[in-house]
Amino acid sequence: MSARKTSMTAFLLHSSMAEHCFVKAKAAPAGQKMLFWRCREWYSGDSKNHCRMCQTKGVTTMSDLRVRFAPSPTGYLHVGGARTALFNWLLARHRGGTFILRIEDTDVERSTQESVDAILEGMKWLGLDWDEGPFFQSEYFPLYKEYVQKLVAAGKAYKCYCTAEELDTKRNLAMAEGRKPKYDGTCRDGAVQPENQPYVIRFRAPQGGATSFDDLIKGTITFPNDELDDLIIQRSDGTPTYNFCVVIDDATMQITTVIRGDDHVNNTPRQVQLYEALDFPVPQFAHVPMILGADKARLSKRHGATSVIAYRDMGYLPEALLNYLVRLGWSNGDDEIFSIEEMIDKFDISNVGRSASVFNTEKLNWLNAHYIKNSDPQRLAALLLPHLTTRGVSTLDGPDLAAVVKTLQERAQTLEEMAERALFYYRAPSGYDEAALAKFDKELLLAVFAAVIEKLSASSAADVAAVDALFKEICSENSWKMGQVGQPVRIALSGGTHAPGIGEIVVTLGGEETVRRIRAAREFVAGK
RNA sequence: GUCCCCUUCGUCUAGCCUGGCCCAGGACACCGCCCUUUCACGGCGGCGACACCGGUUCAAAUCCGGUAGGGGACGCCA
Repeated sequence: MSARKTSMTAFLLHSSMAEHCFVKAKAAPAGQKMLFWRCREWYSGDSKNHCRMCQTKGVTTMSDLRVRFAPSPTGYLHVGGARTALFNWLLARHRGGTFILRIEDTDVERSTQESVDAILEGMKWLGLDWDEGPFFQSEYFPLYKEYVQKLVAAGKAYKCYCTAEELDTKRNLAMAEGRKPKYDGTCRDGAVQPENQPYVIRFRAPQGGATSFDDLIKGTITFPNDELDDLIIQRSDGTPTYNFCVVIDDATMQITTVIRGDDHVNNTPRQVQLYEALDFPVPQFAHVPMILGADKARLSKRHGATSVIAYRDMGYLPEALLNYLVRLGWSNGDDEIFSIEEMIDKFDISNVGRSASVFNTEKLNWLNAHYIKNSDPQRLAALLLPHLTTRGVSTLDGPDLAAVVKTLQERAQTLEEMAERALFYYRAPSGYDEAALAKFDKELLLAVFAAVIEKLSASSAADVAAVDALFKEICSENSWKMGQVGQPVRIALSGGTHAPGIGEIVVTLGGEETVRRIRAAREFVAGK
């Protein structure tokens, strides 16, 4: 991502791509000659060596690619939105483009500052940094108004006095009769223009024919114009509506590629008409498939946690969530593990799939476990601390938390789980797993505890290997099997059987505390 | 209802453009074995899919047509 400027020729040099990038157009739009398969982009030139989308590392360019993530602040940042943000961010970073954050708060009723904060918090936690913004649509109302007036003046938009109630009634009637519930055009041709009545402004959509666009992910999509009605671009309170604002913003912010959820495909033809009416260049569109719940229905609260921040609080690492999310809909051969750098390096819209995917916590867990295993203990310790604090545990007068983490890294899928497993290091057992203890004779337990106390007190073993050796000695000297020694000691130290290796516990806990706990266990057993 | 989109193991996916290397590969989960002082990690193996029907072809997961199923949209929400 170094060179910030590049000439067009840099885009055009990529001969090795020639054989697989380009494919003859079967039904090319006017003026277009070929379609590049990988990027599904139309090209109007003649050379077979041109492809400005399919660049690999050899052709690093600082492109004029501009993408945006445009959430509406009516809730937290959910995993679906996060993935859309990620795809935008990755493409921008991969191509050296610009990533813009825009808050779509035109709905004054439902937008909240809390939501804005939550979204920004989620973005920051994931490390999805933006180059421009955040911009707030609510600050640009005059701009939208100006363009509305432009359309009205040009006869491309008109005032509509139909009330919400009337429209509602008509819509329900149409639905009931099996017709498509579109605006009937009552005010389109300026029938009655009552004075001092509230009105909305509608876009005068072209009738007849069709509107289509080439989606980078789904290919060409065409809508008959008769399906599209005259959408409202300005409410009766004078505020602009979503479909109008996106167009103005994307155009004025010079967005080149709109990457968004595919629940927006139906809006796209209307927006394309708006671009054309306004004489703006139409950007490229890439509609990414939805993320569904286990029941294949749109992901929602009833499927459990959907908020990115909730995943943080459940003890997931941001890189794990990112890795999971990037593989939802995108792939790079059989690869599963991607560092941020690798994602940036490999990501491209051309490898994004067309079909919806189901959110699967099991796989997220696996990835999270992977990243926990490979993370720096110091960092993990810092991240783990709040999870311990929540449990009322102070680490100040116990073992070093990073040392504790080291013994737990291979044993936890989430930080929550790790915190749970770390508790015993800071709280001597208040009771023991009786069932586990019952597997050993009382005499054996007392003998084992005595032997271990004696050995440990006399030893200066300070690392796992030395302590392990010590226990092997105890075994051979008394003809005990490791299972007869390790398990009782583990129970004495942790209270149960789900714990790290004996050597790890002893070294982490320290000789003194270890002996203290075994003595307590010995007393407990002796008193039975 | 209408329009748009989608359809490979339970799940995420590779392969599909350029048909044969695919009686379909990888990963998660699950099951079994091994390792082992518990819990885990790890290793090995197993189970398991081209939605369906036609067509084209010597040959189809791959090309064409249809059917079914799922999702999305149809708002003075975004």
